[in-house]
Amino acid sequence: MTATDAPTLTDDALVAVARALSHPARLEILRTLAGRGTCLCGQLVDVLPLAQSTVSQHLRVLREAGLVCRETDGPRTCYCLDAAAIARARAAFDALFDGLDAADSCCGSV
Amino acid sequence: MTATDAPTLTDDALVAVARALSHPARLEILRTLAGRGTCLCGQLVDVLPLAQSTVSQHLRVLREAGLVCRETDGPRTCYCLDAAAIARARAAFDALFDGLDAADSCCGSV
DNA sequence: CCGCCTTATCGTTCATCTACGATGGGCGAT
DNA sequence: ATCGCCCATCGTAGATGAACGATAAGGCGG
Repeated sequence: MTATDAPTLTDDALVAVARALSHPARLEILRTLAGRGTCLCGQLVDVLPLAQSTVSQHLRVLREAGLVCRETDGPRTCYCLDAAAIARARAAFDALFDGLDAADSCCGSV
Repeated sequence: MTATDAPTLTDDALVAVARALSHPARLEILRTLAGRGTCLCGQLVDVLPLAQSTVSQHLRVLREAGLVCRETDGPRTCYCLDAAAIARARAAFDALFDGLDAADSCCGSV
């Protein structure tokens, strides 16, 4: 986390991350990874009520969004969160919400 | 406003918000609303390279996610951000990322 | 009253997502 | 060498999303 890492993601990247977060199974995968620090694909399949191929596909989405990374460990694959990417994502959402907060809404919405 | 409003959104709501944020046009709409405070549908159509019906549909998605609200003003419709909902959404994302930060990843990811 | 302007909705088309089973490839064990 | 395990990918089917044009509803001005 040096000063060089971009404080905010590009818009496309933000959209990709938001999309990756927009499925309950993927949230569950992220939380499980956070809880265990690292997971084999099979463990995630065990936790989720989904077929192995479906879990693998969700993992691919998360990987392509940059939120998780995998590490081949012999015949198995170890997945884990990408802490730096997650920090960047959080910063990007924060920046987005900061920008949105700047306005005062017309509708009370208490 | 009572003690009943959850500080964090339910998981379904979080997914819905993430989904609403996962399209560039909808981000643009939110930012435009933030910049102007309030917008007629036509103004948004003017800003975006999309047909009126498409913009209206994006507005519907944002409305159903609870991020914006509309106010009928005679023959036109005024849209604006729902500041409270946005604050809730930000809190929910923050909580999510807090949970994810708890772990240390296996992959360096520098 | 009639037409105009503004917006929402309908219906359609094409693309993408989600889920599954089945197949294939890599590695360890027998 | 062969078998078995673990995982990724392929192919498919059904559902949803994104975009458009066309249409309808609602109120203002002439």
